[in-house]
Amino acid sequence: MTGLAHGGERRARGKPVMMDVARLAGVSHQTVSRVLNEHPSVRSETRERVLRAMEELDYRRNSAARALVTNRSHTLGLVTFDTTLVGPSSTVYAIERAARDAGYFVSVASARSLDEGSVANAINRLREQAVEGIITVAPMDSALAALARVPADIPLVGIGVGEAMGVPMVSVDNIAGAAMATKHLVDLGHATVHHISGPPEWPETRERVTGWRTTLRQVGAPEAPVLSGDWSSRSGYEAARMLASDPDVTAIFCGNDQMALGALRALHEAGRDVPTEVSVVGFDDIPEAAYLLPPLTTVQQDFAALGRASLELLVEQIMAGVRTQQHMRFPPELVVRESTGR
Amino acid sequence: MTGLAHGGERRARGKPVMMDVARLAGVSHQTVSRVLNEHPSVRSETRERVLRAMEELDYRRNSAARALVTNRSHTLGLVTFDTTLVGPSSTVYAIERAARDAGYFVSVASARSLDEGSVANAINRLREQAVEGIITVAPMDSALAALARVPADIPLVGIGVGEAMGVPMVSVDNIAGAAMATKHLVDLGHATVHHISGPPEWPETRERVTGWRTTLRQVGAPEAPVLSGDWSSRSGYEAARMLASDPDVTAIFCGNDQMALGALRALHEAGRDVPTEVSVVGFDDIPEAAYLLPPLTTVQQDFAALGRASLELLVEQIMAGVRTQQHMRFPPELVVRESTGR
DNA sequence: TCTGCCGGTGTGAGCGTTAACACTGCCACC
DNA sequence: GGTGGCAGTGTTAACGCTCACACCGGCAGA
Repeated sequence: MTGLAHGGERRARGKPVMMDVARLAGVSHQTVSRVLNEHPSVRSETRERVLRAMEELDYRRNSAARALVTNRSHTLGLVTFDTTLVGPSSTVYAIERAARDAGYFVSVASARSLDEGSVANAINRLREQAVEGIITVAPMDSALAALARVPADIPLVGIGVGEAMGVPMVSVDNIAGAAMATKHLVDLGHATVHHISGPPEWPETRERVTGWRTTLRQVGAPEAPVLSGDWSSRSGYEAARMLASDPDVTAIFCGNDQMALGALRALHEAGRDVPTEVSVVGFDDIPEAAYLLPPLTTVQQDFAALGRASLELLVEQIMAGVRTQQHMRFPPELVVRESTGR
Repeated sequence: MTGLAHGGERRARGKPVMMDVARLAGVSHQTVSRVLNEHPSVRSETRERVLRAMEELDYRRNSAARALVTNRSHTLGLVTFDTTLVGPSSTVYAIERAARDAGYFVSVASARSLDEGSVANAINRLREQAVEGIITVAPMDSALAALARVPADIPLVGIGVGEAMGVPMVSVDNIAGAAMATKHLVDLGHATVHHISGPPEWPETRERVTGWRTTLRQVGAPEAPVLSGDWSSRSGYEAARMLASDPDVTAIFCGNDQMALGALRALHEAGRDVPTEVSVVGFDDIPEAAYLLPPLTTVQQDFAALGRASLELLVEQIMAGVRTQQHMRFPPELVVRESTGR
């Protein structure tokens, strides 16, 4: 009696297994497996019968058993930091879609904070799940550091993580983007361009600073110190407020659109008109940029393309079984609207 | 010879298994399992030895084998639609963090389009992965329809999906929120309030319309037809452009902040000052809202709380083994800034 | 006619883990 | 001084699947 009750306990809600389907279709479990895996040598009549049986029982294969025996989880890991930001969230979205098309599931793990331990922890959680590869959408230095410690046998791609030792990477060409923005302002006749950057511990921030600074040097314009924010509108607002009182400030290049938005507000409060008195350029081209007051000139980056490319790079590595050394940089594009003028 | 080479083939990169750890620590694999699962009856000295061995081999448990035998995947599924929107993306973020704290992994599947099939497909992919429960962050009707078809033995929570037949749900109280916004405008002395809504196939849209309409009726104000957008700034801009030319329009309640942002621009272009001539209220309180020109009065909802609550509800169901009938509604809060006045 | 091969199918083993149960000392209790 | 129990450990059998191989009949080529 106990034996009976107990024997039935294990298999929870009597979920059908391959053997049940096989029995119903009058074949062996192996034939069911072949149908499931689209093996060619199954008579089409048999296949039909099996498919009908699967349908009838609402059978679905046990992915754990499959993973156990094939040693493949068909799952990719995504490390994110703050998906509230527009860039990362669009990128994640694109990755998920591409992964599904490539036949992979996507598991996400977010890093709690900026430090390396937190990123390493996220990576570990993913590894525990036996993901076949990892993409980090966490473009700060700590992520790169954590990535560098991951054993070489697990495929990896970092997005916007900066050039480094053996970690394949995908990003937009921030230097070129910042140069375009700066050049645009200089060409408009501004004596120099001020810069409100993102947090310095983001490689993208430093690259944009480099692009900005290099351009300024090329044209022999004076270089004001960089003010750095945290990507938020608030920080852009605060930084711009300091700049607004200085009549020499006539052009501001912001590290992203949110900060530019904050800057726009600060300038407005200070009574300095954009673009007649001060020009502002952002970075990213968020969907709202075209509807700000005034519409924001900005550097557009294609987050979806970034996501797709990173996935492609990852899948390539999984197939090849070797870690690529590849770096991919996408060219951004300047979108001129009405926040810049002379 | 062949036998030998072949025997080694299967286990890919010689990843250590429990038995390897056991051997190194001089115990049985079962003891290793006990250490891993924090079983109390292991001598601490033994535990130490095992832990050292695990460390030395960089052992990590095979989650597929574990899932196979325990019949638990420790994974939750997330169905998303467009994580580019601020609400969903913040919610997803909060869910992931809460899930991790509760000891679950998170797997995401996005619905490609608005139709039910697409959502059903995402749910199916998740079920194939044997997730223990599913949360949908896809607040449109099609999601509810797809959710309603999911067998009752799999725990479920829909976010913002509207009241319905046996699907546990979490959302903000949209009716109350819209009522607050409308009341605020009426109290300011506006004869009536116009509404630019989201897409009608989103329950939240209809609830907000209801809250707006009910309030108008309560005070006996005339009801203008609803203009509906698609949540984007562009759509808000276009809708508001139609309204801007009508001098009777003095107050606009927008279905979200992005559309309000677009409306602000349209009004500016039409030469109608906000707030002296026209008042505008948004919904969501995105981080940028406080930095718009003028700072936007809006209805704040706590997306993170929504995410946490949905997870809690889901875990509860998993533990209990029954689907709850619970609905949770969170009260929103009106944040008055400078886009409203008399 | 026999051999060989190939399409179509079944059989058995094994993936790495946990659960159940068995076993060994040792201590407490009557 | 037996009996019981319990902490600490080992042994064995699943879990549901895929892989390798065996098998069977038929058809082509010798």
